[in-house]
Amino acid sequence: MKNNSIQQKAEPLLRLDRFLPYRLATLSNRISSIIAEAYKDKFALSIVEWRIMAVLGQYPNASADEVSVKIQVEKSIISRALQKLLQRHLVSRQVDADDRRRQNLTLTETGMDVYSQIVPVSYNYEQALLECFDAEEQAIFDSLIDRLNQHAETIDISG
Amino acid sequence: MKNNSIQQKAEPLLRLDRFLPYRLATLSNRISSIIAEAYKDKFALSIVEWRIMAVLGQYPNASADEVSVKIQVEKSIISRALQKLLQRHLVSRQVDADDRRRQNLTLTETGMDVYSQIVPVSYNYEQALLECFDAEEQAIFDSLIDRLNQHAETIDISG
DNA sequence: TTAAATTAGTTGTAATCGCAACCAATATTA
DNA sequence: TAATATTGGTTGCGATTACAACTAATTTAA
Repeated sequence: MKNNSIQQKAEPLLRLDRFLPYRLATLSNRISSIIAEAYKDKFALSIVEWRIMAVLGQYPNASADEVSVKIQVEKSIISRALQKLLQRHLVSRQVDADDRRRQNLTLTETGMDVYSQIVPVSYNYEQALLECFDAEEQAIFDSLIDRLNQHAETIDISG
Repeated sequence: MKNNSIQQKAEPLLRLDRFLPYRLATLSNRISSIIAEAYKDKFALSIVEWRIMAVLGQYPNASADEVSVKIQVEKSIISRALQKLLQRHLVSRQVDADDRRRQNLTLTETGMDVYSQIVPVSYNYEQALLECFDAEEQAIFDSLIDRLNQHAETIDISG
């Protein structure tokens, strides 16, 4: 940089690279883009598509709306991602008998197959990430993340 | 959900909501969207626009390319975000005398003004987030995040 | 039991993104 | 010093996103 000394002045100064929201965002981006590439290369799935499948792996017969709430993604995005998954016959859907607005989603056999292949890849990646922590640190990190997440839910700075 | 029992079968199962990359992504999204709303409402700035200003607050005369590297955002996105900041006269630029490809960016007086207003808002938000940790936990969290980030940089699962 | 409100899901559309192609200036090297 | 490669930055464009409007089915309640 032309001037790479940290600016010192009366003005308040923010060190972006020490700012927690920024650090979490870049960390998460880094981690997600590595994994996104793997999903894309091997299975031609986007992160959202994969997450939908992951939810269906865990909760068969979930509806699009339930998936949307679970993974916190706009329902229009879910709808369009589902179109692709349906086209590829990774997911199937069936109008609910009791409520004909609702469509129950499940992994097809092919979908289950892909799912079974991705799960270990994901686990291995997670393990590789966590390698930099010992068991105790992992547990601490885990619980701190959970607490921060819960706490963030309650924060409102609009005032 | 229609079937909200966790599925038990021979297949490997992934609990998405315990999967670290996913948890970090949702945590970061949550935190960022709260702050994004504040920036947008009060200052009509997007996150990227604000981050550019934050870098320029810390490193006056950085180039677009340097900003791009620092905040890890595509240079086309930086370029377009800069157009808006230039239009609003929050940032100014000047062709470098030594290298006429390069344009040195600085916050204008107005830009500095906005910057000075945002910095405390950001700090307060960060503090509000960290309220859920005591001092020791904050330090631990801080260092674990840094270590994970460094470690993530070295990981490659393409094999 | 009809009218109004809610819910599940899709689609239109404008804005944004990400990649690659591109231009101009500089650096490299043959 | 002329040809080639690299660098800083912008732009074109297809894909993706976010919001709102919309359809159809169901629930609420008058």
